[in-house]
Amino acid sequence: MQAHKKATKTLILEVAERLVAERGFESVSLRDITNSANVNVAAVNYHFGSKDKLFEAVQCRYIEPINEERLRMLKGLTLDGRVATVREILEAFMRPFLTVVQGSEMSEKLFFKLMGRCLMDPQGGLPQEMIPGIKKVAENFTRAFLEAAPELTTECVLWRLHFTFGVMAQTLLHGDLLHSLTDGACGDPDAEDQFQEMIDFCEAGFLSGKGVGK
Amino acid sequence: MQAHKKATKTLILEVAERLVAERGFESVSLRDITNSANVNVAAVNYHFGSKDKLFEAVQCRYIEPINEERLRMLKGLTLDGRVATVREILEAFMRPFLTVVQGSEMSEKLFFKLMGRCLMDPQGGLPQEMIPGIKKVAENFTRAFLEAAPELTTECVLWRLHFTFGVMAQTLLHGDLLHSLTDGACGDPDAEDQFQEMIDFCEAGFLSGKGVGK
DNA sequence: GATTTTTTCAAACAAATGATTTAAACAAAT
DNA sequence: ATTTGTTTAAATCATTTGTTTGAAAAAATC
Repeated sequence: MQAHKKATKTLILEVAERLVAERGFESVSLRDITNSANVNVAAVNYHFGSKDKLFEAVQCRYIEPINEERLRMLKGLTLDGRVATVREILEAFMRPFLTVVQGSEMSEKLFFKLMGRCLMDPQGGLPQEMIPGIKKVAENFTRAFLEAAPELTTECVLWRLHFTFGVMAQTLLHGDLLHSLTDGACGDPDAEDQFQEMIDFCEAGFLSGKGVGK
Repeated sequence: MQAHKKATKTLILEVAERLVAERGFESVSLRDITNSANVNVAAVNYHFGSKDKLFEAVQCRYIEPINEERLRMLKGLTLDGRVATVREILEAFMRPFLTVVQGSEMSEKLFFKLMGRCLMDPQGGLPQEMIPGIKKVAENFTRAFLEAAPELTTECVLWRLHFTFGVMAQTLLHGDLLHSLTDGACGDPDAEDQFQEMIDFCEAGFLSGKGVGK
């Protein structure tokens, strides 16, 4: 394992990430990966055990740090009994994508696409090891939203969190498509602006009906 | 082609729809379909030409009627120069899923999953024959939204239509997941209620910032 | 430097994939 | 009854799939 040459295992992981981002999990074969990485086919099974385990690694690598960062941000909002606003909670839910991508070596575009795939196409159901973390995120954010908007019922918060999830997944996965479909008419906001747009939209959605006694 | 036995071609199409709804396009093989339909493998290539063409048929069968119904509803809103509200336009965008599923023989659950897949996983890009219809829908609805909320910029409307799309796709595709993840805590609203929740959320999102001069 | 451990590689594996061929079965029309 | 066009069926094709093997190469350890 030299310093000048990237370790085969990480190389495989990175190529797999890129190809999955571009084509989706089901469309990427082992040979697609190993050819693109200039590595022997057997290397995948040697280093990861199987194709499925490689794909689990791809799914966990960034999603888990993102979920941890989400919980960390959320906790920071509710120090000494303070009640967070819906907008702050949404920020804690979404910003970790921006935080984590900056610590990675991937381009924003590819990273977002990969994350979108992980959210929408989870390969063979979610990896078991991710489920506890996901449940914890869902529970804590649901509780926080309920405290921030106590006039909403639990069911309502769950549905709106679900919708928020859809807005995020769609933007991550197909944020580029909008350009091609509209011939650039949607402008070219950077990732930060896109996130603010998403938060505006979802905040309003979350607070809809507030005070009008629907 | 007897009366008592369903035509092989429709049988294949229906089984393909079910399997694609359950597993996604990329995970369904020809033999999965033909075995499940008790039909010979060659039948698919005979009736549809190829696997890709079969999948195109699956994608077009309901999406095209839905897009037509969308345009029909939208046109009804703007008769004799009347200006539609954002809520009405959202209704015209979403309700066709409910209208068309009722005219079909599929269960709501499977139908919605299939539609979600078509929106999120389009097999090998969208089928060429669908693109004009989709563009027309995008253009007409964008124009309608701009008239209904003239204080919004074009870019803003495009992004919010994009977000609305995400809310819809997520709900269609993973509307059932919410139950399992939350152990039923999200309640059990029927499809009509779910659509009203979506419309509430997206309407508020669309109108966010209205009047506050953001 | 010799030995042990880790890593790479070409080759082969069985299974599954989409597609095609050829012949048989079928229905409808003459 | 025979012909015609359509539909089904079994068998086979060439690829591609994920995985395994066994020996060579490289690196690490003693």
